[in-house]
Amino acid sequence: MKQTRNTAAKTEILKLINHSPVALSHAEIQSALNGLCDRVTIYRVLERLITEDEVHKVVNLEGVVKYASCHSCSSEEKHIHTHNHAHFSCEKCKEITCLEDIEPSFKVPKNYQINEMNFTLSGICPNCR
Amino acid sequence: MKQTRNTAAKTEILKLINHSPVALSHAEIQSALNGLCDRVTIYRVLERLITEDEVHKVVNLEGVVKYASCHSCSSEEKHIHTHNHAHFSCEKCKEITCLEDIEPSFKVPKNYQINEMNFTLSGICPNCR
DNA sequence: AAAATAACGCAACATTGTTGCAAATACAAA
DNA sequence: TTTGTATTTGCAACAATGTTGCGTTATTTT
Repeated sequence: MKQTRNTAAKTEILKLINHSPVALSHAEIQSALNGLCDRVTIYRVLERLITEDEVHKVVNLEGVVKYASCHSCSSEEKHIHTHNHAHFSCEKCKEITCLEDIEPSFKVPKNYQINEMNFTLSGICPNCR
Repeated sequence: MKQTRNTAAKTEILKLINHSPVALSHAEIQSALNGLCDRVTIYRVLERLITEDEVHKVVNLEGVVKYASCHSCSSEEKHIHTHNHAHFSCEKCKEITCLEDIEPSFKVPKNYQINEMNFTLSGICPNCR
C-alpha cells in the first residue's frame, strides 16, 4: 500500500471542502486556493482524497463534477464506504447539497448487480425561493 | 415560438437514438453518423431534440453525458414532461440503460422544491456478468 | 419565384481532464 | 540534524468536450 503524505495543498483543499455546506467544483476550489498550487495538483489531490475516503464525487444534472466532504460517513465503516445518500442540485444557484436523511427505496431489478447509486434531485433550494 | 425543421441530420440522429437500447454519447453518435454532418451540428440537433421532448439527457456516475430516447414517456403529457425513471450505468461496458419500471420512493425534504430527479444505479449489467 | 427564417459548416475559442518528466518536498531512519 | 528515498509538485503539452460567431445553404411561407 502506497504511503500518502500531508502537504499544504492537500490540507487546504480538504479544509475548503470540509467547511463548505455545498459540494465544490474543481474550478471553485482553484479560485478559492488563490494560486496556492497548480491546476493539475488539485486534480491529483482530489483523486487522493477520494481513495482515502475523505471526499466523494458528485455529478449534477448538467454533468458538472463536484466534490463534497464525507463527514456524514462514519469512519468505522470506511472499508465499505459508499455514498448512498441523496444530493440536491439547485437549478438557480447551481449548488449541490447533501440530503443525508433521505434514503430512497426502490425495487432492485433482476440480474443487475448494484454497487453504487447516484440519486440527485433538482429544483429550487430553500435559499433561492 | 420558433419553428423547427426536419433535416437529414436530425432524422438520422433521432433514428439512431430511438433504435439504440442504451443511451448514446455525442462521440458515439458522431462516429455512427460517419461524417454526415459537423460535430457542432450534432450538438445543436441534440439540443433541439431535447426541447422538443424527443430525447432526454442522462449523466453517468463519471459525469459522461449521454442521450436516450423518450419512447417510454407518453406523448399526451409532454407538456409536463419529466424523466423520473431510473437509469443503470454499467461499470464494465459503460452503457446506460433505462430502468423504466423502477420508481424510487423517498421523503421530500421540507423547503426544497423538486422539479426533476436523476436516479442512476451503477454496477454490473446482466450482459457483463 | 422571392423573401424570411431555420439549420449548417467552419474556424476559433473555452473548459475540463490527463500524461510524462524533471525538480522540489515530506518524512522516516540513521 | 542530516540523509535517503518515495511521494508530490509544476510545467508543458495534449486530448476530449462543449460553445459562439458568422457567412452560406436549405427549407418553408407568401
